[in-house]
Amino acid sequence: MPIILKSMVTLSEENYLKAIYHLGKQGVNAVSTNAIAEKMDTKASSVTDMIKKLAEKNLVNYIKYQGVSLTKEGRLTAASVVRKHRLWEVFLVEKLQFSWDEVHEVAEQLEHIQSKKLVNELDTFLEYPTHDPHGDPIPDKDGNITKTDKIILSQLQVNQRCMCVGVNDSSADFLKYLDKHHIALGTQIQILSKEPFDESLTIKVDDVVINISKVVANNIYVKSQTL
Amino acid sequence: MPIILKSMVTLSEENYLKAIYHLGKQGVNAVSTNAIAEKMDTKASSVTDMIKKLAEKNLVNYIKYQGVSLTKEGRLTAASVVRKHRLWEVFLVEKLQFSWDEVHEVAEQLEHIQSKKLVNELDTFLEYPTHDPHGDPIPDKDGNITKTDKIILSQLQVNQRCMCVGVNDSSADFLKYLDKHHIALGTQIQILSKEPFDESLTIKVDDVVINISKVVANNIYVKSQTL
DNA sequence: AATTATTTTTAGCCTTATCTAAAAAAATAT
DNA sequence: ATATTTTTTTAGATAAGGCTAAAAATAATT
Repeated sequence: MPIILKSMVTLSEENYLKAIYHLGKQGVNAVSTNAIAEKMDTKASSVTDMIKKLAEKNLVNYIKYQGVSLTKEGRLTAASVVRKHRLWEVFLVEKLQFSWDEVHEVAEQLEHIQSKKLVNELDTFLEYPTHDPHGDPIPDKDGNITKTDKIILSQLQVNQRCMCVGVNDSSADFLKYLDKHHIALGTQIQILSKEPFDESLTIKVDDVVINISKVVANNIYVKSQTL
Repeated sequence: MPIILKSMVTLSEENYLKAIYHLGKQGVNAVSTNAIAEKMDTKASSVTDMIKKLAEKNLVNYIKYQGVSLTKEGRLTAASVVRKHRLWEVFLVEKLQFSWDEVHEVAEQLEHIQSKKLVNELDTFLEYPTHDPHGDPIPDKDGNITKTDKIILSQLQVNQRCMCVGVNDSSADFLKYLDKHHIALGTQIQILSKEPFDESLTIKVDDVVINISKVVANNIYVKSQTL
């Protein structure tokens, strides 16, 4: 029986796998070199180099000029990194006094800590959370996520009620905007009217009426309360 | 007024500073290249290269062929890494279910996470611990440690009573040995006799009489109970 | 004091991950 | 169908951190 050594994955490789994982979840079959380069804020030539290395390690399927997709092993590795990232985000918000716009940068570092026991114990300590502070699902040990049926706020009809369950943009600027208007996970929102010209929405948040742009409405995930 | 940019210190540089910090605490003025190489499990030539870089950044004082010592800035950087290492060790033992022989490896990774807020909040969350699970002192924000008067168990006289307050060797093997004999921080120990031939000790630990070698006795720190 | 041994430094090479510039392939437009 | 644009890959360079082997400096011995 051959000894299978789980090949070492470097920090940089983990980041590439994570980028491909996120880009691939948009229902795309193969992810393009340029898309990865843009996401990673690097050059296409660097991406090609790394892709070759990942293909060599059987973490991605790669055909020249045709983009990449994750192998089963690559997907599991990426999911493990995402799992750690989101668990740490929960830790930072729930146990330390971080707000949801402060966690990303630190979680980007913590997600690379290697220790199975650490992840398992952290999961237990946090009482097995299923979602991170932005409403994103936390993959389980096998990389599976229970996807919830969330829709984009801008797709709701006038007069519908809903609850905020996530955000599509987790940038600090956007999250601070939401804080300013008292929109958080669990907040009740009602669509009062939609402006035909710019598709901005007038909504009611906790009895306060505010106006939000289409861009904002496109980045808030909600669960419809009435159908 | 000039803007002072706190120069970036890489992970590798942090590890070298930490090694010099620990080696320098033995009352030695300058730390030798070979000593660093041995501690870091690397070659002397690599150490020389790194030392030059650290000297360039004003983190160490370096005179060719005469070893290195930390500058004020270098010592503060090293102390900050040690502070993080020991705080994380407390976290792992107190909050997650790690035992004291399991924390080192993970803390070696966690000590490099960069976030002032994280360290401060962790410190608060842990209720400002002063010592790590091995009894080593945790430097404060300014790198200061309150040194306690501990002595090595082997230096006690026969019949003296004492309390275990730390260990000199934090290897997993040694810590497991202590676990096996129910010696932990706070454990009461009484010296019953000392064998002249090999300087082994017969001691009483919680009403159990055991024999420990000189090597073991040299690696247990205690606080004398009677004088 | 001169020789030997040890320590430290230098010089040159390797790997990883990045870059720029140029070449090749694929996609798009005329 | 050919020409043009865009995307992707290749080739060659660079910086960080490490190595080996050789040279230089210091320490130890006779």
